[in-house]
Amino acid sequence: MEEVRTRFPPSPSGYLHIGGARTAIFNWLFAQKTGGKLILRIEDTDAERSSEESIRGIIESLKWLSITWDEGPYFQSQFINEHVAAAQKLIQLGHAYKCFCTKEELDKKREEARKKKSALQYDGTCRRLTSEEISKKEAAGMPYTVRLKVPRGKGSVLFEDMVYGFIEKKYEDIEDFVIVRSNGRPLYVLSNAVDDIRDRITHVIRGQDGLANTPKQILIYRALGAPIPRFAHMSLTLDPKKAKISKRTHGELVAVHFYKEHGFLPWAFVNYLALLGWSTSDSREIFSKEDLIEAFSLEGISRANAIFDVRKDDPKFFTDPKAISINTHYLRNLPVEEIEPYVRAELEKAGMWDPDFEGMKRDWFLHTVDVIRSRYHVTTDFVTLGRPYFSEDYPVEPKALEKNILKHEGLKAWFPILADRLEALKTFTAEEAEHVIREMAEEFEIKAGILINGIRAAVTGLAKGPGLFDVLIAVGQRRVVERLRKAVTFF
RNA sequence: GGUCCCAUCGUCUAGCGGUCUAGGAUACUGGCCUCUCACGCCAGAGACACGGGUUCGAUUCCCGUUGGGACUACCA
Repeated sequence: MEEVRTRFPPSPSGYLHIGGARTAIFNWLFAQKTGGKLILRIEDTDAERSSEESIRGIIESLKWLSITWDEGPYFQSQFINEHVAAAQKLIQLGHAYKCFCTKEELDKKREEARKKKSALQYDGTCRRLTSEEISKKEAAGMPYTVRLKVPRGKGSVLFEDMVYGFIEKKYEDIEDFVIVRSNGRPLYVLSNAVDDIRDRITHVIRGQDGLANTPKQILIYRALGAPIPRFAHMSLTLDPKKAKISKRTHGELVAVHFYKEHGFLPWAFVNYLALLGWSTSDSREIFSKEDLIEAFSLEGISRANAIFDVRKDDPKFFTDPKAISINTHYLRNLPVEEIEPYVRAELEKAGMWDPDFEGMKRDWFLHTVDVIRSRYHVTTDFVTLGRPYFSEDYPVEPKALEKNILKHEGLKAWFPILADRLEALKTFTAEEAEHVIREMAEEFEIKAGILINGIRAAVTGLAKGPGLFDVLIAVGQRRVVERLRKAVTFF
């Protein structure tokens, strides 16, 4: 059996956005699943819009997602000669012709067609040129484009898309489209097909926006006498207003790096993206890398477009709630060691990393991460909500201060006593601490909750968090005592 | 305008003629748990766009309508 070869061909005109990432992921999954290869090809022929920086960004994002490719990156711009040569071959073969119509003439014709409300196709003027006429125009130095000679008559292009099924397009609905500009530079339809032929791509997996262009490309393959690859078009990703997501209107919110910066675990993000427009019949949603590759199949791709439920300015969700929930799932359920590097990266970025966290304090560090992550959604929470555990410089929430400390004046007297008693503990365990605190509540005839919530606020500055006794262990005896003593200054 | 594609809860989706009083997830609401907030557990609300066929029977097949999307460039 022939080896499967897929490709991801981003054009480097900006960052990698979620639509592109999804395309890359599906190509990668299919290659992995079939034991095939993924080729990375940078389609940088539009020099105006391409940039080195963009290429770096895209590659960085792919690496972050841990999408690996087997060949490339190749650069389309290095093969322009091949594209032009292919066009020349097509002219020689009689499958393409030179068109001397000017842009102005074409625009005029198109405008007229628009007025008459008829299809605005090229009328084939230059297709009918005699060789003498062509030579004359060429001799006169007239610029020309190259158009593919689409078969005329009753037939049609028929192909079976692996997602959408049989697609048929009549020849009469396909115009003699341009494949080379008048300045001699090839067009995307041509370059892309020629590159895919050279790279021996067997499966073209791309967005549904390529569906309408597929018949044209098939015509190019045929004219060039090249084997036609299998096509699989995937539904598009739309925004909540059903508009195609774009860098322009959504900015960073649709950029892969945005999710890296906002505390997403890369695999969680891949998992979420895989679920946008793809599913299994058992509706499973959480997949390890191995499971996902195992479960993946093109049949599971849905034909209807999916909405990326981004919520701009939503106070509760900074992005699609489902994406967050999947991230939360991984953040809380993965072995702590696996999220350790991500937490470390956040702490380092915030200047809160202590080398001892990977040395003598590692057990404490892992345990603390394990305790506090149960309430977190993104890794950045470790440096915001997690501050009191890793730093002495943490804010006190006004609400926590108000509700859990100031509201109970007795705490002013109780905090120092608690500090003394906790300090006196020889073995500082959750059980011992709980015993001390509950006993004291009984002694002073108050609800334990008053002490517990007060201590939480005093020790972490927060009104919410893990069970207090776990918090005490994580913060540690010395710091707990210190913070309790300092808390009297709040009153 | 032309061509093509699509249409199940707010969102992601299962469903491939009877198993559907339509399942899961997420989000939402209520309850339990409880030292707070989560988690977890239980419960609730929430969808087959519409109209015709075909069929003994349509969410499922066909046609139309409506709605949405893509393509239609000497952009990639």
